[in-house]
Amino acid sequence: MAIDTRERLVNAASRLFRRQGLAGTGIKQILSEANAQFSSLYHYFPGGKDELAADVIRASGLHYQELVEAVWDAAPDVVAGLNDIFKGAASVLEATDYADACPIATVALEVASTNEPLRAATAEVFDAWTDRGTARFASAGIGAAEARRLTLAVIALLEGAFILCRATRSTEPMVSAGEAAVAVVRRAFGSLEADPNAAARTLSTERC
Amino acid sequence: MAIDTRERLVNAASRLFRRQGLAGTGIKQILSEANAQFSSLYHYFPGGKDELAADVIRASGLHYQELVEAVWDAAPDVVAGLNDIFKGAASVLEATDYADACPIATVALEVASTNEPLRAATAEVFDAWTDRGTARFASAGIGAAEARRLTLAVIALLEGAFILCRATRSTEPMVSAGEAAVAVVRRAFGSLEADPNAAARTLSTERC
DNA sequence: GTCTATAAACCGATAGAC
DNA sequence: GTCTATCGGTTTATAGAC
Repeated sequence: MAIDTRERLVNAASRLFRRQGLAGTGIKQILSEANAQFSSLYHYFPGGKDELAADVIRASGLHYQELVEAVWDAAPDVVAGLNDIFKGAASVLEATDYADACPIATVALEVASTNEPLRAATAEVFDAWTDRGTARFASAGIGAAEARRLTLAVIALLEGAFILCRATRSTEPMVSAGEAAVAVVRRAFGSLEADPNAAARTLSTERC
Repeated sequence: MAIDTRERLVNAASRLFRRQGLAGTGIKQILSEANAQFSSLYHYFPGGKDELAADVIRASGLHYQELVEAVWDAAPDVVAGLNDIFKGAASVLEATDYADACPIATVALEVASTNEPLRAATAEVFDAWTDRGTARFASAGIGAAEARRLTLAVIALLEGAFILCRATRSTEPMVSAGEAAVAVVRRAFGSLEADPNAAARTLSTERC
């Protein structure tokens, strides 16, 4: 039960931070939602709110990465998986009244110029996502440098679409972003070989 | 001098909101940076912080739109202008130590699920940007529906790249996002006509 | 580890003199 | 319109009993 308290704190804070941001979420609200006490928070996180936030950023960043990778793994090929990721993001947005998007984006913008340790934590998360995406594209046959460029563009499309969707309460930007992501990645696969048949074979089982 | 006070308040708040967010910026800090008094703020904005924030969102959103459109107008064609916009964003990020990015993104994420009037204000800004971009692509010969999809993808790329760049303190994501933006838009121009020579003519004067 | 009580600072907002 | 003083509430964080 003691260990549970720490987990409940992280989960509650994660849920609140991504909806209200870091500065917009009070410790009392976190404690209330986690059914925990002041003493528990400062017992597990002697550094207070910032130490909790650093843990939340790393934990929710990794959790979201695993979620996305699971969707990607379930797809028949890289491009189809990419399509599923954007479609899934749109579904979650609709299902949660545009509350659940990127778990760290709001906090990342808040701390980028105000809290160096937390900024570094968000950078670690984005770097990990970038490395994993790059490896995935590379293992599908795209050169390392191009794979990294593609990954950065795809993450940017996803993050930017989250902002537009949440602000306008519409999934339309996520749909357009997904189409663009598929287009740029498909283009990279297409230019892999001069022979268009070879490229077609690589993508032969894709869904979309 | 009285009118100046209102303008100083909006400018100071705009500068602070985009760096620290809405919840992370106190009224006293705004007053201090604007060299203004409590009474001035509540004189010009009887609704307090929220009314000031609504004004800041609309003003800075419009200002950024005009800035981007000026860059776009100065370019020889649509694709070259797009390239200039992303290159310019990267330059500003570097010049400001990754502080000056989108003027409303941080606030937009903060208020999306917590403050309906301010969320609506951010939606108005993004809708205006979307309409202007759509009109620009459409006047360059792309169909209205496709022009809108392209615009949403381009704005998402820019906004997402801002997050990644600020978090990682690197312009690399903005460069990759710019390349992707150019690629998807060029692709739309390329499929305008089956005749590749005609498409080449359309883009013949582009820089990049 | 958990609980209660509280410190010390800061928050947005307002009152009233001038 | 501007200034000073302050209200009432909330913030993060800590102290000390159990």
